[in-house]
Amino acid sequence: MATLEKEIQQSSFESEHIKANLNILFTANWLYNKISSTLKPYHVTHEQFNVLRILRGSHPKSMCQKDILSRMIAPSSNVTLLIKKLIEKDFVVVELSARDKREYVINITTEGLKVLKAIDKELDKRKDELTKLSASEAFHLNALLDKLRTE
Amino acid sequence: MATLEKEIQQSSFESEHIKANLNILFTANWLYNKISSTLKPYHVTHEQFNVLRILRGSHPKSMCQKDILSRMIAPSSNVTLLIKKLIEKDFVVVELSARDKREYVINITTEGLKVLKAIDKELDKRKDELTKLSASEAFHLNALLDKLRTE
DNA sequence: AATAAATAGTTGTATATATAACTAAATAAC
DNA sequence: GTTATTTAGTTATATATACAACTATTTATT
Repeated sequence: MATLEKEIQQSSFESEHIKANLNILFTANWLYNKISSTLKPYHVTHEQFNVLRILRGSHPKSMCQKDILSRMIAPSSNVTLLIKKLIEKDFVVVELSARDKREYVINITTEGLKVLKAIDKELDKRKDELTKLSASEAFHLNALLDKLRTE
Repeated sequence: MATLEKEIQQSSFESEHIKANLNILFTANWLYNKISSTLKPYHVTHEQFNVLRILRGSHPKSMCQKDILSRMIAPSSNVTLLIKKLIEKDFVVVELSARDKREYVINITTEGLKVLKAIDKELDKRKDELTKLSASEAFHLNALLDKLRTE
């Protein structure tokens, strides 16, 4: 097994906590790159993928910008631009909001659903690469990460 | 405790594995932002901080670019530029390599060590925010993350 | 109702990042 | 020893990101 020590060629760490922090950042980057390579042929960035999945979750109900933002894995500092890119690709459509003139509402298109489906299929093919833990280990990992973030 | 479900307002996940993957990305982002706020007053980016720590690790021995790259948590796609920024700030100095004319060697300066020390002090002050797990839980988390990345 | 405060989203600008094509030196192959 | 391949790092360019200042609208205060 490739321990963090080997991966970043560091023989020791100040503490298990510091090692865990670095391990989370390192593993997230590792995961990010795995997923990126799947997304690349579809010319969809991680953030765009995340937003599309969020919109699919609420579909056919549309969502406003701030609701999307609150559900993002890594909230973007500029969702306006992110959405603009998705409009250009015809993956989402926007309309003015009925209840609040400051808002506008966003919905995923058939085209957007189609690309998501294709990406899901690719990710499913590579599932084995991303399933090295047993279900109970994954459960345990989730509990530890949730605890780590306790405020 | 703030579960991932609450954090990203998603009621369920396809599997514990998928949830774990999202949880790693989410937690990494959370951690990243915690550390960023400490780095900000020093005008040092995450990547620059990582490189400085790597150089401190080998100090007073210098390192070439590719060795730094292989030790980075999130390897940068353009280390040349990263180092250039650190030179501008006088945090590192470079010399031509004696053994290989393609290489050049990089070393951290007193100024660089000083800023690292100041940042470490700040991070230490905020240690409690980042130490919600027991040492054995952190150990267990490290083992799970290492296993997850098994090739 | 008038004013203040908060919220939703935009825009401009500076910086960072990703990518690919590039130079130069070292190593390997013949 | 000459040529091909690999390795180390650079540069240019396009894109993305972070940040702060901004407009418009809604909600709260008096």
